[in-house]
Amino acid sequence: MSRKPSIGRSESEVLRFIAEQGSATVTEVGDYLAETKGQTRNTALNMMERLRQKGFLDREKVEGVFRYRPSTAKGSLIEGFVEDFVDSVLGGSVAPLVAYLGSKAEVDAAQLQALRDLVKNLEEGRDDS
Amino acid sequence: MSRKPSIGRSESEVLRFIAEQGSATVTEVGDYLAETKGQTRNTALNMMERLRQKGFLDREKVEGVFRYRPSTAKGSLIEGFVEDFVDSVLGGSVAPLVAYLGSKAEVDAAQLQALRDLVKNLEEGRDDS
DNA sequence: TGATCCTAACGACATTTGTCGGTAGAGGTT
DNA sequence: AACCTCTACCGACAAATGTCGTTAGGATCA
Repeated sequence: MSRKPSIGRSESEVLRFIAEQGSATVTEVGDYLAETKGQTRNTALNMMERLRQKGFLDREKVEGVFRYRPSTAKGSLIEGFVEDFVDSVLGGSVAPLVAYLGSKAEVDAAQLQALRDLVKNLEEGRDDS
Repeated sequence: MSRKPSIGRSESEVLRFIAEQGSATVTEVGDYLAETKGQTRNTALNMMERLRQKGFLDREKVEGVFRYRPSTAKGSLIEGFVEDFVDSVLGGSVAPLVAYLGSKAEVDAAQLQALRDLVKNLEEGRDDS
């Protein structure tokens, strides 16, 4: 497997935005960046191209303009980031995540339910190799 | 509040190492980096100094050598990183964290208990300030 | 058939990160 | 004193990131 290319903060933000939309054009991302951070279309384009070079995005021309989409399913993409973060920043420990959920996070009903299920699963299938 | 300085991957790894130890000297960190990544003492020193400039570390001379320690309590330090990550990479959504805990993470007994408590808290005090 | 607007490509540049090499002072050794 | 050995600093450098400006190819339409 090729070396996993790293990704910067702004890049990951762009990637996430695209992943959320499912796909996006440069203009769409550019508008988003312009609104949220006052950046230019070119910045968007450039980051998207870098992301493409790094293999995170694919693109195809639709009606004249390129439409970019994540090369990986949204779920595993994001999960990869989390995993990366846990490994490199947290040193593999998930304790800080749990702590964070407890103190800062706003957990909505759906998340709460997910957590309940999670706990239940953990309690039951406690026999992983 | 001053602009929150960013921090790179290697830097955060060093910072985490120090936080885990409570404190560390350049030599200690240097040895660690040498073992784990074959880097030199100077690299350690330099990152520690940058971390200090950014305000993440303090230091004081103890028996001739500088001993560095996190400027913030370990807990809030790490939590700050998580918060940062959630904001910038996940766009504020904690859903991926929950998903990650469910799929990838190895959650030990203590964490499981923490999760249980968390769920309970969320269920009860749905409205704490 | 130009003047206009998008969209896409290239290339450039300032910062930030990651890594070191070389220099220098403080203490011991001989 | 002349030497080692640590420890700390300074400065340097390449790569990665974040941001753009300029240029150029196509539509469009007055």
